[in-house]
Amino acid sequence: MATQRDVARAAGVSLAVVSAVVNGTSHTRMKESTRTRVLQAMQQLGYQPNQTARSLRLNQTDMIAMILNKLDNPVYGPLRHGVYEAAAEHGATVLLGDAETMRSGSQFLTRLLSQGTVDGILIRGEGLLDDDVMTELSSHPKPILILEHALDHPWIDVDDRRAGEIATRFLVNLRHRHIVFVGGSGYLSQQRYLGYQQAMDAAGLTPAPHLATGFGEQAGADGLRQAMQAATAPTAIVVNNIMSAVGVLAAARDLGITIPDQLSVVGIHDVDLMRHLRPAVTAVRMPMYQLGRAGVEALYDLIAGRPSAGGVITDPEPELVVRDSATALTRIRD
Amino acid sequence: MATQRDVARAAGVSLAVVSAVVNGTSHTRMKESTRTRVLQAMQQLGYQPNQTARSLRLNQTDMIAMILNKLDNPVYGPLRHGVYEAAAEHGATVLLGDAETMRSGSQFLTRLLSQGTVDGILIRGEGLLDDDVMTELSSHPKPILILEHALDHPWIDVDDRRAGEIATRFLVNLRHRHIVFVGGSGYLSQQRYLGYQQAMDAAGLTPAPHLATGFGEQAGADGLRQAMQAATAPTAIVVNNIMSAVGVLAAARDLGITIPDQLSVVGIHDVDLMRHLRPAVTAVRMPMYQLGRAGVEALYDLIAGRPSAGGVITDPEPELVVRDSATALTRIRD
DNA sequence: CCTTGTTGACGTAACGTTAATTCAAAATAG
DNA sequence: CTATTTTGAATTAACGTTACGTCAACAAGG
Repeated sequence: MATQRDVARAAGVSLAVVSAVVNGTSHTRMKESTRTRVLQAMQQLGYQPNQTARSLRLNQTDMIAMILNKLDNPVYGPLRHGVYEAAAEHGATVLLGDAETMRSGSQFLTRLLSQGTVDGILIRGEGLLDDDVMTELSSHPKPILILEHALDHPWIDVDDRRAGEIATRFLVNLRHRHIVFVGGSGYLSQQRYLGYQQAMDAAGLTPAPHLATGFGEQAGADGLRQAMQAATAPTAIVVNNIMSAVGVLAAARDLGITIPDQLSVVGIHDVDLMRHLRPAVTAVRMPMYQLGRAGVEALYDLIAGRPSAGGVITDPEPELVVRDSATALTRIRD
Repeated sequence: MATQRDVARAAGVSLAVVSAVVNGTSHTRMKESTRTRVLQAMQQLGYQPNQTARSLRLNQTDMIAMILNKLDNPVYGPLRHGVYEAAAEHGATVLLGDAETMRSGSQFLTRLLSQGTVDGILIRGEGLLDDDVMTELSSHPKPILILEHALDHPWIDVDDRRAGEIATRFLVNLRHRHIVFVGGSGYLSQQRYLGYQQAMDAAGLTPAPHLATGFGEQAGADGLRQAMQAATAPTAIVVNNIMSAVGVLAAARDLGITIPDQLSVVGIHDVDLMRHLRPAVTAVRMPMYQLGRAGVEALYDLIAGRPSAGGVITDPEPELVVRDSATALTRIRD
């Protein structure tokens, strides 16, 4: 690996000039002819700057970490995309971490944060950040931005409450009266339930209690079973988590309930998979790509010592994607 | 951030001793009492070694990259797990990259490889490595290991041919005679088709041509439609890609074909989702976790300059997970 | 008592950058 | 023609580690 010293020797100039050519520094000036001579030498020797040496000198690694709790959840696809793109615009690489590596005792975050491996960290907080972890995080020098959701840390969210409201209002407009909310535990689910409540209230309907069965396919199946045991069975449900929707569909099949004829289903978070299930699932698309971009920008605000522009992303708004799993109620039952 | 110099000052020893305590170097010896004094100083100052400085000095970053082509394909879950675990055992962090960042022109790999950001790279090759990329990669100094599949680079694979054979033989044993293989393009699909052929031949059946429609849900749907247009419709299909299986199920529903009564389906690669579809999909589980572990070990062989122990992973073998999407053919049609 | 070996440490030169400082030569001003 | 400014560059001190070489003090052996 050729170094700046080699280039300097080959071009017959000093180290400083090479560095100036590489960085476009204005402090050290040079003739255009010298510049091209250096450039040629770089080309010939195949010079590549050593990122490690740069990092040491500048105390900045041009790398940020993103920690997610279940990396293969497809909702993270667009989020990752947004983060990668925005990071690239800042000249940074993204170190993707799974929450499994993140238990309080683990060395992973400590290495990242204290050992100067990354310039900052994005964490998707849901179900991840207990008090232990939070205090450990707070004691580190590098900035941390929480994606959905933190109380006393800089954070940035998508509008989960609104998503719950949109899903519910859609079902209300389809003349459903008995709508239940199948959710999980945690803040996000709570927010979406709040939106559900709001839409129910606005329609003069009484919200059913929050059926908190957790996340994922099994949770969806459990939720549906519980919902169906109620005195008056619901004609529609709002499913908190998109992977839970898969479980809802499966449980419905197992219970002999046809969707959407006997039960309408709307999911929150839209992923490609929903298009390919049968029935194709009507879902609320969340601006996850924008969340990723905004997260990186806010993190770089923090890194630069600027006040962070956190908050709830309202542009674009959550958007309903209508497919086949929800239909108008024709037979009114009450 | 406290440095070794601060610790040395606090403990009243030289830099060399602190470094020796940190690394357990045997060259520089010290009294046990000195060691504990240094340790205490480290504790008090909250000393954390600076990874960047270490990297520069040692010319090794303790970081490896893994590049995948579609990061949210759930088949990568166990692969990632294996890679993370094995990497952790080597004291390394994993930098996860998506292939989108990898087009020939992109700076991503160049930065990683030439700028000394990582010690080595694992790449899942399928559909990714055209000749351009390969020659670009070869010109770099850090070792590269290809997961499924390369010709002139160190590589390591799971037994795709065997998976095709296992899936097909299972259907043959269920008395199916008209079995088609819905595949994609590329080496992996080809290998699995070879296994299909082999099982068909062994049963004295004539293999159908390889229906190569690509990857993902849409490909599965397309494949099924094509298969059903044949003169004699198949009673069973082997689906190359697990996400394609979702598409097959959807297309079957759309075409009014019930699975498994009218059509048996076996997928290659098992993911959790398959359990939760209806019907639950019978699939061949591939040892992806082991592929990840073995990949890291082979990469570290390369990094250490040892001959790499690549090849096909045969332990464990691909394993059939029987669920509901395939059933015995009762009405023999020919 | 001198020699040799061992213990316990210290000094320092890298690793490849960046940027502050310095400085000679050329250009311009008075 | 001298004084001053500008141009074009060179020297060098960090950044935080690691590991090589050195060395004093003490112990053991002859």
